[in-house]
Amino acid sequence: MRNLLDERKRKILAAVIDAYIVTGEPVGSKTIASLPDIRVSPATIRNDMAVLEQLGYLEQPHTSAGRIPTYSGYRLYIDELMNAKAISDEEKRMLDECLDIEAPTADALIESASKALSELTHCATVVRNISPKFSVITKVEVIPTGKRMYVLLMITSSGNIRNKVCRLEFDLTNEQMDFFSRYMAENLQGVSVDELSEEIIEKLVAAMGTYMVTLTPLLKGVAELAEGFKNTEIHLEGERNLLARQDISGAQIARFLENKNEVMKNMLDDSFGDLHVAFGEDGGFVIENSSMIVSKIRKDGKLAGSLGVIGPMRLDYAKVIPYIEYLTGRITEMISEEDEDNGDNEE
Amino acid sequence: MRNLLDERKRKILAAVIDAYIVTGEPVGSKTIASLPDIRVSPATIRNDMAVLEQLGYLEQPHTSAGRIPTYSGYRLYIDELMNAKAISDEEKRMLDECLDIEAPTADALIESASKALSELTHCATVVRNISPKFSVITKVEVIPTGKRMYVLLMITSSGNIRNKVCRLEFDLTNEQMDFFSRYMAENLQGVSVDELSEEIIEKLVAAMGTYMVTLTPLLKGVAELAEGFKNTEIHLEGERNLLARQDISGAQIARFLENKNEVMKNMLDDSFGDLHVAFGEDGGFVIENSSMIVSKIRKDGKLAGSLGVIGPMRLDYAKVIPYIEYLTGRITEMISEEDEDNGDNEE
DNA sequence: GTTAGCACTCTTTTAATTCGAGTGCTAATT
DNA sequence: AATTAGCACTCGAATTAAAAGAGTGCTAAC
Repeated sequence: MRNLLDERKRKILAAVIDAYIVTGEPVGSKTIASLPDIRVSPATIRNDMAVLEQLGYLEQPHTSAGRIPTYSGYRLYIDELMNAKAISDEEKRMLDECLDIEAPTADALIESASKALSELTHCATVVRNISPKFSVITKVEVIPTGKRMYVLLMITSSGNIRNKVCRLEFDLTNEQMDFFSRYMAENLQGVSVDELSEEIIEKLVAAMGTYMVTLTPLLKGVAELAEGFKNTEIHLEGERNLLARQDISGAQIARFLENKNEVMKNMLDDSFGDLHVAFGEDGGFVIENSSMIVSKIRKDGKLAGSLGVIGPMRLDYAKVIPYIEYLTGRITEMISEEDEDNGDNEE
Repeated sequence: MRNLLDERKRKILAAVIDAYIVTGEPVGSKTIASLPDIRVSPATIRNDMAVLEQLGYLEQPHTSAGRIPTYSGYRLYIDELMNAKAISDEEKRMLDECLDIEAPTADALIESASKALSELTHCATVVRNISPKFSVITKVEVIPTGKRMYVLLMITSSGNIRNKVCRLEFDLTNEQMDFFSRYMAENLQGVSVDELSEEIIEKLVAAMGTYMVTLTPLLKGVAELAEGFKNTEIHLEGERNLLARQDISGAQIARFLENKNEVMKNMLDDSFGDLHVAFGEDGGFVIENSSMIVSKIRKDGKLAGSLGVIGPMRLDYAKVIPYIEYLTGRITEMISEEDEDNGDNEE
């Protein structure tokens, strides 16, 4: 049996997808035949396209129309057929400029990349901030702000900070507050946010002795703060680029916004490589006519965050994918550099 | 000259708008004539409707269609014609339950109202949080979080808290940090966020003496934090209810999202009463086929915040407006109660 | 002042027709 | 054996025509 997908068929498939990405119209055999590096007649192309359709890479909207790519078609195109446009030095410079190297936290850095990507691709972008796995608690503080009102503060080594306003039943004495600060410093400082479980909190509550009654609500607050750190939220940038699209309904966008955390979780499954592309309903991604490209950001080999775009199926993958890869690559470099930096100087 | 808008015409106008709000279709004379409390023939109604059209309250999409309300028509309807459905005791109870009376800050309270309103009306709601005019700075702190990294913290008397991560050129000595804390406490504690201008900051910088060089960046950060408090952001709740609408384009929504701060500012102009309704492009409000209802929340008679909804022109005004008025009324009560509370106990 | 009657207007719907792009197949060509 | 020209065929899109229907404005009668 001969090779089902010889060089010419691959070329034709690539050409069909290239054309479809540009025009959005079904592509006919004539259009392909007129391309300079295709040297066969429309009839031959028709035969090949029929085969490509049987193999599931192309489909016809109706009997007498040209072909459009199927999901499998796009998949093959992205994996093997398209020739990714290498990033020029000039583009590199531009992308580097967009990255906020002065950013005080890794999260701010990744957000700047997200903004840049959104503007350059005219797509919405999604960011998953740097995972709390890599940060430990630096400080937990309680600050009185009014009658029976206290602000709880939790700061991590990565510079992230969260707060929560607590209303207590009683006012705290200075002594109680001092105890709390000391207690937190002794027991939580240096603890990974990731490790801070309910159990640890309960143990701490139990071991508080006479302070238990008054300070338990604060500990509850601490637990909530830690929880907040763990649930790294997904953030959407350039929402306008989604809203402006005519080919998707607002309801789809709304559904995506509500499920974006879970969608992102699916996209970051270990079984995928560092770059993963999903279409339409792949793995719970649900915006019709759309594709989502997500690249992982690693630190010490472990998943630390991610950056991606959501755009139409007809996306200029050959341009966008290199952009994403370059940006996430740079970020990965920068956040590991940072680490060295800290390591060198703190010891 | 006879009264241009006699009782019957007003009744007919109200009936047309009532019907249009329900069906969304142009309303004809027959439909109106069939209503129980209209005792005249279609022909009479046609005559009246022609007058109402000349007066600018109704219009015809085309020659042989029924009438639909114009902006002026809606305006008159809302101001004078509709019979606002009084809120039943049961509804009051339900609304009260939705309000988070345990909310630690006024902002959290108003957010809870916004959520409830969004769900009850199936519209998007907009909130403008409680103005910083009513809060003073309680605390400014700097907390080291890593090499040359510091978190600046600003807390206000209303329990609001903002932070900013600063990366400095040098590490601070304990002495420098102590000075900063003391300096901030002495000079900024009790200062209204509103009053904290560039000038004050500059004066503080100038008066810092030997600490000037090292601490100026922190002061800059303080200024930025204060700025952040002043620019009370507008927050949209129930965005899905906007997205799900078929009669507006995503581009319109995007434009609104980008301009929402300014739109809200226009809506809160002093020349309007406490409740203001804008249509389509009134005063810079730009979503087609939509109306925006905003009610002011006051404290000591001064504008403190606001709550509103954005829905279709065909909104059930008679139901929604009382809801908004009730909620903002309750909030107004609650935040002034709070004040008394504080006043009583702090003296 | 109100109303019945009616001609008129203009959109919506439906159907019929045409047009054209693109295909698949067959037979000829290389 | 692979490629290609030629051609009949399919099916959506665009065009046109006709009919239906809702609602009006006007006139004349009540």
